[in-house]
Amino acid sequence: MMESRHDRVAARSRRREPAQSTQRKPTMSDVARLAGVGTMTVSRVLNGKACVSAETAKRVQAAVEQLNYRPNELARAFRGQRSRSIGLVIPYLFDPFFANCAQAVTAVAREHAYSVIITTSDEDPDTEYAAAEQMLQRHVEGLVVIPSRFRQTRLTRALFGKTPVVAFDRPVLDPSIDVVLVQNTSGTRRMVEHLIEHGHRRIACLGLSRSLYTMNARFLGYRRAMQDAGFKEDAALGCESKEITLSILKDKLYGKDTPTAVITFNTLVARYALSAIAHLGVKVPSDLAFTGFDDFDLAEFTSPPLTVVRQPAQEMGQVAANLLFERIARAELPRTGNRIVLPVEIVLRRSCGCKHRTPVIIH
Amino acid sequence: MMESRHDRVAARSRRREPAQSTQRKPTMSDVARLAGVGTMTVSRVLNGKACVSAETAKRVQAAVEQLNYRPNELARAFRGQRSRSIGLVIPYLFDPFFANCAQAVTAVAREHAYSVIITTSDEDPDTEYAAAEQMLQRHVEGLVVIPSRFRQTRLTRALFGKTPVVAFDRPVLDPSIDVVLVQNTSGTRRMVEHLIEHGHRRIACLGLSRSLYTMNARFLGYRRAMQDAGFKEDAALGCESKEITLSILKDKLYGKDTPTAVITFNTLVARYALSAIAHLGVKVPSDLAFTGFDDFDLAEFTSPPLTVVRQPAQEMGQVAANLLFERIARAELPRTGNRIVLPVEIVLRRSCGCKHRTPVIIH
DNA sequence: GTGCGCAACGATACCGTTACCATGATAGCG
DNA sequence: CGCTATCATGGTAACGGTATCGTTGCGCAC
Repeated sequence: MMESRHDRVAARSRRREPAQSTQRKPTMSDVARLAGVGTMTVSRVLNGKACVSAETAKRVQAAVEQLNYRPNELARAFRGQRSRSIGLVIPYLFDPFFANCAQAVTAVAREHAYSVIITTSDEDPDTEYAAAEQMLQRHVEGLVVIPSRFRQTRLTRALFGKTPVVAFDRPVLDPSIDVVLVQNTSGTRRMVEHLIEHGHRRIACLGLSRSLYTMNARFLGYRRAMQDAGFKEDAALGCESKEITLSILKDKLYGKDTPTAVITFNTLVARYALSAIAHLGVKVPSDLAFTGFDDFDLAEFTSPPLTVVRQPAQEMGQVAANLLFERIARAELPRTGNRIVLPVEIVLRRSCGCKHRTPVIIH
Repeated sequence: MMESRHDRVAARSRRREPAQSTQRKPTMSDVARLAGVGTMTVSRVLNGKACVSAETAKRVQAAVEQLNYRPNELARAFRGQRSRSIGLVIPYLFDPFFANCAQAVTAVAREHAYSVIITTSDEDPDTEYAAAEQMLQRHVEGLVVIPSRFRQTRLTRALFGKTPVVAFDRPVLDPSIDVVLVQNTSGTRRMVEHLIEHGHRRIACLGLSRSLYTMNARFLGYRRAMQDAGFKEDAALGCESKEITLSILKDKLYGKDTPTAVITFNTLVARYALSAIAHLGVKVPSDLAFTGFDDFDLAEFTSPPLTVVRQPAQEMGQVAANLLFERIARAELPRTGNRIVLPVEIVLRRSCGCKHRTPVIIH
């Protein structure tokens, strides 16, 4: 048996000898051999550690160049218990709002020379959970997440162990996890108050299920403003498709107590509503004032230009990522989760009834 | 010295003994010990290999559950030479077109249970190169890339070695790399021909630098259509900002030979141009017919609704990713790069002068 | 001359997993 | 009854880096 082991070793050795000539990627010991030093010296040179003479370093550098050696990050991460990567879990990428968030996170990660592993959850708690688990198995050093359904999310401290996590745009149940949000409630409230100042009393809101945190928060802002003014609520929170939204709006506009103004709670629903309004031949803002939550690039060029609550998508991603890297750098105490709330702006264009030629922004 | 080594080993052993009680993640040997088997058996059970008795498998499963054991993907990838991850390099994420591409790629990767490492290149060849290199160091099994500047890109077969790569939206110089594109030239040409059918003779085009492949290809389509009709070209390919675009359009519209129609080569430039047109008080389409390349969600609701060439962003990402996974699965021969060109559609709304109530789509 | 500190470098173990053998047990067969 | 085929399982050696510790050589103080 000793025999066969020897044979194997010899075979292996023979296979590895002409490392650089074949396809195999050169390893540190190839470099070390060529430079006539030990692997530790190579490692030290590559990591810029002291205690290496200038001459030796030069020889190692030369060998690295000659072999076109690149360290194996997988091995490095594995050995060093530091993967230099973070995870990003996000519902969708085709919503420009989420895409902007993601862009900001990747930009911050690049500054830190970290890789980003990205997954879209499709707003599904199970997909989200699986994604988070896979990332943990890959030993990401931290996670940035836009959690899906608030009450159903399975993301907890217990799952993550000591891996830092930052949730943004929406919170998680676990209060020990950092959260970055925007002023959903007060933003919506101020928008509705603006409509009230225009003289509207019958204001409808259109959104998606309240099981989405942002929808609920925005609805609460709407409710608050309406209650304070003593007006009756008129909410439709099931605008899941263009067709449904059309039928909802048709009912509202052809029924009694027809609303004179409307607020949509995200860009998707705004699009559905706009489509319905065009189809029904309703004039904005004379027949119906129109406002939305979340600004988008072409809001200025719709007819009429849309008045919206603008939320700082990129800033939110940036703040969340920075928070994460802070926690990665300093694993110490503050176990209590931060809760950062970013301000929104009201962008007054003309769909609300304002006459401004150019947008007016209220902070 | 033998002494001290023994001490170390003993200390380590002591440290590891109460593995599950402390913070440390359980490893395969923890599971093996608890189940009273060897690590190989655990490995076999986890990978669903045969040659394990049902009863032993059950015991191992129980131990896995009890310790809440999850395999270390880093170690697995390192050992097995398969990282089960791919890289995605993309210019930006805040452009919805690119975001859609990215979404499609992540979706395909999820089907294959692969992770996606994402980087934005900001259209910078150096950033792009660094990103690709970092991903290779992480031993991704393949790369999907939207290359930046055509002529300046440093992405070559030599860099990638035997790691498969698929470029999409734009090609790379190296012809051995797979490419997925859309009909940039013929799409633009047909769009311009449509404007000509409307009776326009002086048609301007607005875009970015021809160093971007798509810009050049679209410009060539424009040129072809104009030449075939015997009309004079009127191109402005430096619309890098809102201000520049405004001054360009002002010059054109207040000069002689004022264009009666315009085509923009991407959504960004369309936005700049729309802004300028609004500022100058020009009426679309009566004063100036307006068309663009690349559709977007709210194109239907601008005033007037925009006529555009629609490119299949998601399909392109999907095709590219599928191509990559095919190459990953079968590393065999066809060394020659594929070149897939996806068809575009012309979406006729009203900015071109058409009177359609609802969009008409031409394939 | 002796002892000591320090710079430069190498040998070795180890990170957690799996490929590759080896082994023992059991069964089938002439 | 021996001999082989098969199954279930375990030991061991990698994968490619880095932490730890050890060794060597040299300068310097006493």
